[in-house]
Amino acid sequence: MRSGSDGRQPYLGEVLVLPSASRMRRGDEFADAIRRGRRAGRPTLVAHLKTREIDVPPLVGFVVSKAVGGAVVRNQVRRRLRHLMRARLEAIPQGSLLVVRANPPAASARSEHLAAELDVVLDRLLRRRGSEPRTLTDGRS
RNA sequence: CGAGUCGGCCGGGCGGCCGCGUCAGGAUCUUCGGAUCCUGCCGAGGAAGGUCCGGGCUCCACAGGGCAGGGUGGUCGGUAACGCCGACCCGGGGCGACCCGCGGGAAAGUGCCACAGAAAGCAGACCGCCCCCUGUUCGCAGGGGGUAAGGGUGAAAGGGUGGUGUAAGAGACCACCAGCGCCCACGGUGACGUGGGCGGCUCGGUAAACCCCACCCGGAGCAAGGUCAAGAAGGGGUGUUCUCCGGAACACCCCGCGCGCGACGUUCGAGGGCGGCCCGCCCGAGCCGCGCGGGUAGACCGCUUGAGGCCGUCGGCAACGACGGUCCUAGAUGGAUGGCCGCCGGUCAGCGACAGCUGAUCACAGAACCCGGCCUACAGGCCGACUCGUCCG
RNA sequence: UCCCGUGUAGCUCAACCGGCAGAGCAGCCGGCUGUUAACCGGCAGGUUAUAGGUUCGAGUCCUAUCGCGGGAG
Repeated sequence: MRSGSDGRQPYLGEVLVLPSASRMRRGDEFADAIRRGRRAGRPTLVAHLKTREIDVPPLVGFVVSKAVGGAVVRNQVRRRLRHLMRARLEAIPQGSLLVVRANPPAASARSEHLAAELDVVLDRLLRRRGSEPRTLTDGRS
């Protein structure tokens, strides 16, 4: 019901897109984005982006593993990332799948630091998209 | 004022902007399933945690008997129940308020008690002590017997002290004490306590070793389970009966993944069910076993009103119960309960003129079916009762 | 949600029925060699995960806690 993103409602991306509409929910979408999407990383987080040629709102998902910390810390990191992503949602192209994975240093990072690293990562992914889909082995392994 | 014991409670507050989830109302769109937007209410904890116990709830099972298995362990109460809680008893600790205790049985049986020691569970006798006999170089040696007071070992050596007694000794005998068993009286619901009498003189420890006794215990778990969709692990049709009209029971019929291997069987029974095993009972003709391949895992209900919270009165030492009033207070599902900022409040550091200023920081920790407990983590703070010591009145 | 296993020297593991905690590798010292490796001799290294308890005595038995690993749906 809520995942009825059949493109039936033509989405007019003018104002804020609610996170509920662009929330990634299915396991295959996560697997698709992580396995087949492009990747860019920083010490605190890693992002995977997979673009699709469908006219639906972009889907964003977060992965915070148990190595980051306890339940309280993981919730805090995920909520911060979600709020940060909300402001940057307009930059994501239609139909793409984005997964943001948090690394253990994200537990002790401040929000500004997380925001800066998220900007770097998104900028790297989106700029590369404009160019050529050549084999991309991003700098660090 | 100082030191301490016990119990209860809180665990940041206020405001602004922007968001998220459930529900309610409204608007727009709609392929009538729903989607989007606006407004409003509510939106993590004392431990939500560990998963150590006990229940509710759901499904499966339940003629009965026996044997295994697990748990609990002073008594009496409380409770839906408990391994929890309360009061009391016994033992131990503290000057005291108080605290701690897996606290049944070792004369039902079996096992074990290393090293040391003569001997570790039958009582016995290494060094000793004493008596008798023989020999004697008169120091003693050998043999037979009596002892357990003394020495030494050990965690533990078969009551302790004193006396009588004796060849030396010994509960052999006596007094007191400790301990055991039995009986009686009184108090107590009871564990038990107090007092008296009798007995033999004394009986090791270990049951968190096997075990015995008493009492208790079906299995799984909300990913339970149900409805719909889908589906090749089951589904459909017809008839009869019942019906709360949702459906249910019974009988009959039809269809029921592919390939390979194997076993048994069709009134002499394969196979299955009854928590495990046995007896026993029941169902019973292909719903058997193994391997490889193939298929599926979506939505909704369950889902939050409950052994519920608060206040008062009464009963009870208390745990708790009865009655009356009042309140409704999270329901997510890649998982909402948040992000940023201002003021105040703690804590720490620095400067200080002891008003204050500046900076840093905010304990443990996040519901997932729901309750009652236990245990564990926790910055800081508040309240009450009581004990001991000092000083003053 | 439910259920198992495990924790011993720096590492990998032993230790019977409760009775003095041990082996291999690694480490250090010495020897051998022109030097290193190998080899030979020796040495040190432990709160038996933590805290209580039972016992004369606990790595072992009991209870609780903590950590790690694994399994089922």
